[in-house]
Amino acid sequence: MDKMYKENNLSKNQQIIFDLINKSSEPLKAYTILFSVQKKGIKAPPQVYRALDKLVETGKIHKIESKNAFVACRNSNCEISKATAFSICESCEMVDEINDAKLTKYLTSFSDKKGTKYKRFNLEFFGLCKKCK
Amino acid sequence: MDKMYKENNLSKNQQIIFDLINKSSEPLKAYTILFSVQKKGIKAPPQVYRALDKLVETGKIHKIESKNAFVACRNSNCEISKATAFSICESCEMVDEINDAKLTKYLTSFSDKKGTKYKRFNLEFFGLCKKCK
DNA sequence: TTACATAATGTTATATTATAACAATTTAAA
DNA sequence: TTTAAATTGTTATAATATAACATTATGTAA
Ligand SMILES: [Zn+2]
Ligand SMILES: [Zn+2]
Ligand SMILES: [Zn+2]
Ligand SMILES: [Zn+2]
Repeated sequence: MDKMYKENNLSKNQQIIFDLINKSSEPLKAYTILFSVQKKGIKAPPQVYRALDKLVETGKIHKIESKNAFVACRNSNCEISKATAFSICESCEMVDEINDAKLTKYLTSFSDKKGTKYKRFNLEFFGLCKKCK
Repeated sequence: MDKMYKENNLSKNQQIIFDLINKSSEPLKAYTILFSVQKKGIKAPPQVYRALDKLVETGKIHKIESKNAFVACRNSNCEISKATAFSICESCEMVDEINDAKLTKYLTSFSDKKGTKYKRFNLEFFGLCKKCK
């Protein structure tokens, strides 16, 4: 069988699903993805969820927890999704990844009252985007 | 019919479900709650989800988005769940609400590169709790 | 090359989380 | 007391996610 899809580090299904999410201007849900890629031979939920899991693990995409939806990483710094922040419009579906060095530094070095530090965080801001204001 | 449950501002189902979550040392999932309150006459998912929605709306509980589970608010300041932060242990199921005035202030006043401010945020830190370290 | 281990895929079934829709009852308050 | 709003009860179903197992592809090292 052919195996020409491995010039980069993504497998066939991973690449198909990443391309779809990466082109999208909105967060995509797993079943929306599933319906979109059925013509490409990806027919069942586990195929989608496995690719999503791997892409999240490697930091190519992020899950927007409050929406159960996925966006491509727009931040070259967060390869492993250790420090993520998003702005989410409560009116339209828009989500933007926030890439703010000061914010990241502040939260990465944050320690709580017991002095505990954390190895990962996810921050979601909610409000109205420029268009919706 | 009796109506003696309304000394405070919670309805009967809301109070039953709040009490359960409030007593719990762990975040509770909706269907765990459902099974626990069936003896009290709450028999169907919508009854649970409606109570949860209301309790979240009024800030009595918070949803831990990464777990689809609910905890009682331990922070007298966040009546309406506008500014929430949690520490989540990746080993046991422990979740603590973080009540740090400086952090809250920093994030509440945060504005992104376009100068946009947000009216709400939710922050989840992940790491190992004291016990698991 | 061959053998082995690891990763990825395909497939069916099922588990888990959440909401729609509608009827009835309770509560607040005009 | 009558009206509106909130809450409850109920059945069905939608949406999200994983278990389990068989197969194929890929990378590595003898
Ligand atoms: Zn990113
Ligand atoms: Zn918007
Ligand atoms: Zn709180
Ligand atoms: Zn722990």
